[in-house]
Amino acid sequence: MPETDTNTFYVTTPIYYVNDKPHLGHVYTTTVADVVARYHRLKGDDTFFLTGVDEHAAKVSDKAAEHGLTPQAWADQNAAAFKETFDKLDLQYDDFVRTSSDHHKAKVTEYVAALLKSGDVYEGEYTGWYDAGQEEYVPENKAKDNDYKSEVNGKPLVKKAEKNYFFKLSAYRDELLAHFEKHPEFVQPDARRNEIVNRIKEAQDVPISRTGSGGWGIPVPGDEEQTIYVWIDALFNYLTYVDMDGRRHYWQSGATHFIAKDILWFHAAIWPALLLALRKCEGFSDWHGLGELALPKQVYSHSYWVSESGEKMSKSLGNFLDPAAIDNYVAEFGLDALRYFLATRGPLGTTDSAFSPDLFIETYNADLANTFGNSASRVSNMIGKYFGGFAPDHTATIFAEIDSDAILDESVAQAALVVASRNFEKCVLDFASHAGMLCVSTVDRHIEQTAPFKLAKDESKLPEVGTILYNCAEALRIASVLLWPFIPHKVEDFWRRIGCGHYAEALADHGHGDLDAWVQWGQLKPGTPIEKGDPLFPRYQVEKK
RNA sequence: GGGGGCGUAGCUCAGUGGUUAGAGCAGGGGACUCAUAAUCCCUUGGUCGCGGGUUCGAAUCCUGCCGCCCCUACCA
Repeated sequence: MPETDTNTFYVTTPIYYVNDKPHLGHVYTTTVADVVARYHRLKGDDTFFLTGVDEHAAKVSDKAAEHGLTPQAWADQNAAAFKETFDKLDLQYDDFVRTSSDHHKAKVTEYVAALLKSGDVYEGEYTGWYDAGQEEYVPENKAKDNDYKSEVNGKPLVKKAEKNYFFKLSAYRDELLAHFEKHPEFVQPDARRNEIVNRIKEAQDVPISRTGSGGWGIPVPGDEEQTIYVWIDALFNYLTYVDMDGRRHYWQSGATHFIAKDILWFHAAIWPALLLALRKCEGFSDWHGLGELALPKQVYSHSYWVSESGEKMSKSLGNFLDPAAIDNYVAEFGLDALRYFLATRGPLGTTDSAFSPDLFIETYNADLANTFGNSASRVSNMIGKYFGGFAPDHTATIFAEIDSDAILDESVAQAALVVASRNFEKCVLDFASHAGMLCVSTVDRHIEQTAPFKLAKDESKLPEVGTILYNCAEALRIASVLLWPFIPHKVEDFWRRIGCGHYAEALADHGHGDLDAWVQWGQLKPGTPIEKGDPLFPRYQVEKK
């Protein structure tokens, strides 16, 4: 696939903690990544989209034991639930990470061994407040909050020291700060960068191993007593799954990591520092002949969906959208409506977003039913009525006076492409969708001002009507291409109705499009059968108070 | 306790020093009838959280307060 002039795009989601059930938060991040990945495939980029699950947590082996299963069997079961959720939503990831896979384990072992050899991972001693009842260390601030007593049984915590391996994060402060300086777009949104920069200045070495994992997890190379911490194990997934023949160029092109704001520190500080450290190791300064091991291009940290009353959706409050609730939305409104809402009304910025059923319906009716769906209906209906269902000729002149914001020609297509592209590149998805929607609104205004339905009553004016409707259909076709990443299934239906089914075929099964060619004005051939079909997005009737 | 962010029309949000603060949706009025009671035009609506300060001029910069959120070495 990679041609010399093909761009490469690599996008990831976090790998999800496998003991949780999939919920709205997981679906959201994965949907955002899918929309962006589809944009790149549409554009013709050699694209790789990775998601998956994080399995090596202590709770996984605990829970497995409770259920009388091996940790692996338990993990298999839960990983399948995530896969099923994502597959049902047609989120087209290119591979699905399992941290319990042999490949991942072997690669993590290789990386950590290299870091041990270079000295960036070293043996040290961790001292902290230990809760003997819970068999776990309590962070200093939490211990203090509870007056140095166990949160669970109230017994005093004890100072305990144990051997651990540490990563020399402190040695990479300057390099990290220099990287932030040189690449201001590394952490997005901008506002998030400050808190990380401040914290890097004070960064201490971090422990990266623990004991007593009962064989679940990846051992520290050369020290079977110690297991690599899950979060280090997990971070490496972004690299392990492309560290194989045929995929390494994805890593070198610079990854885009979508994450939620709570795990920004790991991704914006520890992860690049690990890579900087790895770069100095044998075999990574010229990684498989591809040059110095790359750093991620961008870490995009989004906020949370909250309930209507503004509370964080959480398990303990029992107010988050679980797979059943998500299924209900899909059943009622369709897959594309859910995607469109999540991607365009979601918390991509620094502020949390409320998941409100009213707002969902409002967005669905306003953008999908009344704008795109309705415009497609009126144009295809008139072509059916006045031209027997075939795209008309467009050589006649239009005599109506048209305002500048209602003109339909190649400049509209070009402007929409520019706006959509710029915003997709910056991951500003609401604005990216507006580009296509604006194109559709222009069609509605154009129809209003040229009134083809009036002209059609006079047979001598049919050629003019033909030009008007041809331009409308062309603008809708171009809008639909720009909207495909958001509402792929309905757009593909629409394409089949207007003789563009080959777009859908090209994009099927992780295929690639040709955005620049497809948004050229005048691609629709006169004489092409145009089918009206059922409404793409039937309006949702709301009971009025 | 420390660091960071947010608070703008009924709702969701743009807007980081400069004319009477904007958009979409909702509300009101009108037009049209090709269309999914859709669409198009016009329109109501804001002491920009509160108080001080800097400035010729602040939603925008500084400061105090109030409310909400994130991070603060291992539970993503």
